[in-house]
Amino acid sequence: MLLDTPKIAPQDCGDCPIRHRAVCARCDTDELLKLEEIKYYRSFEAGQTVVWADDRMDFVASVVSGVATLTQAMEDGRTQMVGLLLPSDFVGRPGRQGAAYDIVATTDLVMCCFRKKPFEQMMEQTPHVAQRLLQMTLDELDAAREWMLVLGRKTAREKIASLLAIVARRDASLNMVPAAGSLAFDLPLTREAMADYLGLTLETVSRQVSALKRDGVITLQGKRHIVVPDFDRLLEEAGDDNDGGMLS
Amino acid sequence: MLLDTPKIAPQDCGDCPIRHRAVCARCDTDELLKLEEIKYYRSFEAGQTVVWADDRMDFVASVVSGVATLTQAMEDGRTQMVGLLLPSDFVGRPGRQGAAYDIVATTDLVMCCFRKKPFEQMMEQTPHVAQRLLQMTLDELDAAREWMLVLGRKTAREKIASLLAIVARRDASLNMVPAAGSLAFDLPLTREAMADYLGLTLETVSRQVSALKRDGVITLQGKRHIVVPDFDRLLEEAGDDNDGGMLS
DNA sequence: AAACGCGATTGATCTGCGTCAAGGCGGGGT
DNA sequence: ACCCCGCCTTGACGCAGATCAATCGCGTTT
Repeated sequence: MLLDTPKIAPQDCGDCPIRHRAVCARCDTDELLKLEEIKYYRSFEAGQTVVWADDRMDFVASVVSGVATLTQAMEDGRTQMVGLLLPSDFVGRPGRQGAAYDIVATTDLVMCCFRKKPFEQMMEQTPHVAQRLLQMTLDELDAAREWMLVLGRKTAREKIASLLAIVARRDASLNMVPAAGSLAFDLPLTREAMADYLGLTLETVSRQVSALKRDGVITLQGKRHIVVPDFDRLLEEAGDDNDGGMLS
Repeated sequence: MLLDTPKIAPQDCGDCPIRHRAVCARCDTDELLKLEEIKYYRSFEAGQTVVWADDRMDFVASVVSGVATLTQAMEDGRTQMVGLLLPSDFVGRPGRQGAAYDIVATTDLVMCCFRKKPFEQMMEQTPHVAQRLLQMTLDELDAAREWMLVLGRKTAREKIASLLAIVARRDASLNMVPAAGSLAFDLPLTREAMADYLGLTLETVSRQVSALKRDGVITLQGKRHIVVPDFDRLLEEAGDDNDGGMLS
């Protein structure tokens, strides 16, 4: 099951994407004023860790620009990325103490943060905010489950194509162009990060990217800039049916 | 990150586990009376499909007894289980139209259902219900992400051990015995269903179960009844640290 | 410009798991 | 009692992807 991200640009509604993506579909209500009071911005450099798993995390936040990853680790060092945070994505666990995963900035990153306590209080007083968060969490759950299919059943080539399709779609959505036909975007992940997301090794990722290039599914400009001449072709390679969009 | 299921038995609070697990931590409030009016029970036989992916699903529900699975399929027939519904688990997507996945009963199954429309109305009027659902959805999200690590990075043997540990823990929780030391339980899944959950083939599952038996990690009575002489040993085999419980 | 470092690519080889195939076991129907 | 049918087990073999290792490209430092 595939979901489309809303076709709303951050600036439609002020400078903070949390206004519509995370919290409030009605941008002229009083809650936003309350939010303004507890809002602050934080910047991170590429490679910086935002929070470590199980550390206290006393804020919830929305990604303004840049990319971050949620990663789990086993004691022996094996790691699995469990989430990719792109601009307008929300992160945080209202009602929970610690962070569940390492959050790491993979590019320079700006987040719009809200202090958690007052945010939770606001949530209690304004039912539609809790409901909005529930909807968002259901979206995340769908995305996680979609990814379980990728991890459990797809081949390396299909995994790469799936990841490219997701990033391409999100990028198109942010720039408000239709996710179809020809697309171009910058891949905000190293080969190693891609491998971590896909349950592969970085060598396999590299080989399969080369293979997709050789077969004309994508072309590369430099290491990171991807051109997708035919989006449907990419979806086919990903093993998806092409009747919908996929969320994060 | 591992989570413990609440140590509350369904019967503490009436015959319907939704009362505390899904909806209401305060069992004496008015909302329960409203719930009674829209509540009904449904039974399914082992193998029956509860709903197909993308079908309308006009109820939310809680599992009273038996086991069901949430499964995704690719067009070519590959399938991946994305969720396992055990007694007291909640299923449903308030605010959403269709089911996201096939829901199939793997044993005889009884569900406590609530008509969705009135349930959603009740949710809107009673903020703490929406918040409870948010917490539950966050739990599910954690479980899904935990499973992403299993699917992406664990070996076949570790996958089997992880699955056994989850079922053992849930079973212990339902029977209100501590999940430690020696445990025994019935595995409510066929080898094929296990394979579907773990991203393996049924042959590999069979081989690894045999290997765990040979190595004394578990003993079998019949095909399905599992005895775990040392739960910590099992966790070790699963590659988990043993400092917490894992949810579903 | 030379030296360095980091990410990416590519090759050679190994191996865990998938695939294909042949029984085994146990319960239910005739 | 017999057979049948679902479910499970076990073996032989092949392959996709992991592992180990060498090299490249390119931006940054000295």
